[in-house]
Amino acid sequence: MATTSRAERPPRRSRAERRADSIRQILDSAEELFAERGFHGVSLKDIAAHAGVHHTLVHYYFDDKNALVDAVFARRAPVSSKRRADALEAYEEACGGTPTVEGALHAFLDSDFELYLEHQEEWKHALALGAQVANTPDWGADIMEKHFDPVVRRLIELLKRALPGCSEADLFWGYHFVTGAFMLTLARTGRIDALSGGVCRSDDLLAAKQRMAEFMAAGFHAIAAQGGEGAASDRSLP
Amino acid sequence: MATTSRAERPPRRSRAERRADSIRQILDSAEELFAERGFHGVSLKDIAAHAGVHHTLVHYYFDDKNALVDAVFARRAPVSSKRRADALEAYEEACGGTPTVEGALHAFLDSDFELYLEHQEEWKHALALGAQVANTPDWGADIMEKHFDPVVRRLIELLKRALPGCSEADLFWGYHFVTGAFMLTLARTGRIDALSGGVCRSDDLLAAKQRMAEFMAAGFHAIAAQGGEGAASDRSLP
DNA sequence: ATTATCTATAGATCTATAGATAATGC
DNA sequence: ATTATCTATAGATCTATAGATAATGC
Repeated sequence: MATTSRAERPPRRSRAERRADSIRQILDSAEELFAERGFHGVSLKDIAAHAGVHHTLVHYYFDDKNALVDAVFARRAPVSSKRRADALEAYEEACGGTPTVEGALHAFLDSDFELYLEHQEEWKHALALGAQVANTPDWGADIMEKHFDPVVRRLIELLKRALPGCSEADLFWGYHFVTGAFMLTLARTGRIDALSGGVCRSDDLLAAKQRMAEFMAAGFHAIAAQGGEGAASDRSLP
Repeated sequence: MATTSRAERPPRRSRAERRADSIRQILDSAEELFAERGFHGVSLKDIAAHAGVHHTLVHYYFDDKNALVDAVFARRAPVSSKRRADALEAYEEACGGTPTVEGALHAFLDSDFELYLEHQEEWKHALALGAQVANTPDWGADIMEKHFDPVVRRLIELLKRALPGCSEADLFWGYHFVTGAFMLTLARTGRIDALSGGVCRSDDLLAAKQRMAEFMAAGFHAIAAQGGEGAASDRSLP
């Protein structure tokens, strides 16, 4: 409101603050655009324009496009994985030595759902990007392995204890089904909206959360009970 | 073996045959490369080089890149959908008016699994491309809707009859989980191979087929039984 | 003096098209 | 005569870098 002449306007942000700002805006824009269009569908210039910075700044702060996408992941994945590991650990203690499939899946899935439900603005693009990476063969197999496999292995160990008679192959295929359903959910493609004529919405992750763990737990019980029948193709292994 | 001078070599392929050959090779290459790297990850020049044709031929036969990917889909999707529709219809007759979730899912899923298991060379890239499109928000929502939604609606109708007490929202979310797991399976990203230390293989779709329908059917039963509990978020609808 | 940002540009690659050439088929 | 294929090229866009400028902070 007060008339502030341009020359007198005090510097509001320190050098370090401006640096951090630029970096954050580049990472935010990269996260959002990569999540929408994939790695190859976005140019560095698109990202710079979306971030409101000069396009050469992207190269000033990040070596190249690959380093940028790595940095985008490095900012989010450890937070998600840590919360998950904590949730699994808390459940492991709470269950008193007798874990259930339902309990393990709730701990594993709900911590990510809650990131969306409680911090939607901050996390919605990160989760969608994770989903896209998980489903893309060429880029991101390494990323998934590096950032997520350790905590997934912990889930599998819990499931093994909850289903002692279940074969390893059944456990891994069951996890595979879970992650496929989960990643499509986080991707929020909008298809369920059109298909259901508005009965369901892609961005209603509360509805997904309320169904997913129970749905998948029942699936595990079913293939564990089915037992040896599924072993036919396993015999082809050495 | 016989010495055939270049001038005398008889024309082996008619004009129409060569035309069809070129088109097929462009479509095959586009299908394979799009499936591996996504729409934006492949240039028309990459496709022409892979097909062994001059890069301008791609424009001669297809208007532009979008028309090419549409043509790739138009060649496969109706075949897959027709088989599925036939399988669902056959099951509907065979079940004698009392369909089960297991039966409907087997009919729906196994017809695509069998395309892979029985015609692997011809179909493996097409199925992986379908998977990639299904999981990508920006391109392909229309494609999925146009080519696949009619037969999906038929599946939903069957499931509704198999689970008369189940809410519409539960049915659509259940289908959503099925398609997420199914698409990740068809994508064959290789992640389950690394995660399981070789116990499971991405390309062992027989193993997936032997587990998926039973797993998912149990999931439907579980959320149908859970019933009203999941309805909390549905109340937000008009 | 240091460093965040911008100017200018190289060099590669991409989609697309106009027009020439060469092979088929009447 | 028709049409499949190739030559040549336009025009846009992309990643990346060298070097200049301008703002901060000592």
